[in-house]
Amino acid sequence: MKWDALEEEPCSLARTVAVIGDRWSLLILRECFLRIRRFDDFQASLGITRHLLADRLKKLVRFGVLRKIPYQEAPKRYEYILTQKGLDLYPIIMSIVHWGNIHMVDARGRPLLHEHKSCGKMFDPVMVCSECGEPLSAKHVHVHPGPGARRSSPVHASARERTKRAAEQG
Amino acid sequence: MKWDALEEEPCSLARTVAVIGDRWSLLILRECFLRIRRFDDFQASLGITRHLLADRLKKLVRFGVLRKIPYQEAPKRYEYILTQKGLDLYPIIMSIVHWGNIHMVDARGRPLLHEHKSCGKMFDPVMVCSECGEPLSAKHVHVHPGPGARRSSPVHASARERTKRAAEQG
DNA sequence: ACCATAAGTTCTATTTTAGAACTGTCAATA
DNA sequence: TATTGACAGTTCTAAAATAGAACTTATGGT
Repeated sequence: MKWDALEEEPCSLARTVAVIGDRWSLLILRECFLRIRRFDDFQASLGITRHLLADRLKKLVRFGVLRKIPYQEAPKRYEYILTQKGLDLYPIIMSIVHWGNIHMVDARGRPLLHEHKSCGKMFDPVMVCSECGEPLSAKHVHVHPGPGARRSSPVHASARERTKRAAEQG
Repeated sequence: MKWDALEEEPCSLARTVAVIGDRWSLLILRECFLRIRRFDDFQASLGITRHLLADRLKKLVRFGVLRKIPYQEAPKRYEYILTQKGLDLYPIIMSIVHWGNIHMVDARGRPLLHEHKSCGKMFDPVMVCSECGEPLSAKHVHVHPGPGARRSSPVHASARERTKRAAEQG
């Protein structure tokens, strides 16, 4: 599968992975949320090669996640700032950071703590249902095909189904 | 930067990216949450090459996200199922799907709808503060160094700071 | 004239991925 | 007995992506 093919998949996860599913894009976005805006600052704090950084910034601009804003005329210089579409990535970033906090920290503890200015406390992010407000777990969610589902998708026989069928016939 | 170096970074995001930050891992995990468990089923539904699939499954097992469970003795066959560590990735998956639902769908609409069995309604995931329950946005969060922060990190002068300093001196 | 800042671009070497074919084990079938 | 098919990989070569360093362009300061 080619990289570009992901954007066309009838799957919201695949399409998002087309935007952020590589080594560097998420790290660049982390820096954006930490108020980094300029080419050399991204490069210095990430250690990414300049080539890749230029490429990724271009991609994120193309997807409308970042916007180039001029801050100097001669020579023309730009800052990269998050659009609303980019700001909306915050729950993804936070859920990734939270999983790392729980499952990937070493003995020294968390690298960062997060304070919610609204209530003044250190917090963890919690994902809840928009309708009833209860915390979500995979077990309590059922998936339905939506209007954009793949047309006429005859449920492809799985290896397990084939095994079962063979066992029943034998 | 090498792939393995990410795991060592004092950053929960970088360490999580070391696990899920490539083209395929998130798509494999999507299939896991949709109850796919076997090699050939992953291969058929994703179109991933068998080589890469074997490699990624090995990696996810090594990180403790998936576990191999034998389901047949002769010949020995295994299913790949999510561990608790893997199930905890659900908020990441859901926030990615939700962003795609909002920002990446075409005219036909969402490929999938999600029903919360607990309350019976179609829902969207919402990320809230664990302490006050209010929805989170980047604007209302302040970041502090935690116990695992990079030791003696003298805040690296950014390009902007250098520019400002030069301007003040000039 | 010389150096520094800033944001890239270009180059080669290395690593990763795509795509297809091949291997090994066992069960059922002809 | 020989053949076929299921299943989970491994091996191979060609193509693509990435790393790492040097180079370019435009400008301002000493």
